[in-house]
Amino acid sequence: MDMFVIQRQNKHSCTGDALRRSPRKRIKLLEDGRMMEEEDEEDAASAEFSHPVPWHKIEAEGLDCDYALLFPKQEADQLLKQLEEEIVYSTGEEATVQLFGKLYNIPRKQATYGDAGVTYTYSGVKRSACPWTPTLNFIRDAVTETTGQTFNFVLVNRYKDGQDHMGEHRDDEKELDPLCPIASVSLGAARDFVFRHRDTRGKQSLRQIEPVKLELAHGSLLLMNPPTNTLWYHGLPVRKKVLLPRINLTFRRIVLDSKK
DNA sequence: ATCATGGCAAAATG
DNA sequence: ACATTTTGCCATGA
Repeated sequence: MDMFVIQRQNKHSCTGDALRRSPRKRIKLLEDGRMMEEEDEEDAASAEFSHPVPWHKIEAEGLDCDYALLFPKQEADQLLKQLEEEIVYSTGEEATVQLFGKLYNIPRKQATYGDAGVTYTYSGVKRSACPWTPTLNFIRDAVTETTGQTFNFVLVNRYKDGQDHMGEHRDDEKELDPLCPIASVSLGAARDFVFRHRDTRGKQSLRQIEPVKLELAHGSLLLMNPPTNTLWYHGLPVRKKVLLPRINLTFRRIVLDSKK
């Protein structure tokens, strides 16, 4: 049985000054189903002294991640429910991949949202992102407030159960800002998540570096800091015992292509 | 022994 | 020029 070890953040070296306290806000659900944010009274007064997010630092050779619970369960439940109503996933050709001459359905559902004018390339086709939905916008703001990073794009992956998965890969598209961390928000069923160093893959790997495995919880935020994303692959393996859906949001910064 | 899981190979595309 | 993508098959282990 594999161990899923996460080191406790050293409180004296709070990762960074980039990382901030948890947004002390609550989601208020209006009668008509809309949401609004509500500041915690105590926040303004004791901002400097409020509890920092209990970040966990995850480190290995060339790997640098920060993990924290961003949303408490009740909020996370609410956000998941809203996303299940809002998100429109790709269908048809956009939901398939061709390899070895055959067409396969991608073993998950995908959608992309972002700022107006942001385009991304997926399997050779340039597309523009859908405009932010209220819930995505809310979550993006929460991530920005907590990390100090801004994002103009999000890839939504929905795994209907433990059969849905994603093979090991890197998010190293050229259009991504290589200096910007990728922020991964998880909602729904907890899933195992595996990092593997690029030099340990394949037949006779030149190096022996242990994979880094963790479980991504409901309401969690995983920050993948450079150069993690170039040196390490990550994947979401099949877990047949998982029966409930998970939605993952990976917030990125896409470099606006200079207009021609 | 059954089942879940991990590792690997299959080639067309950009 | 070279990395990528998923399924399926097989070995391993609980």
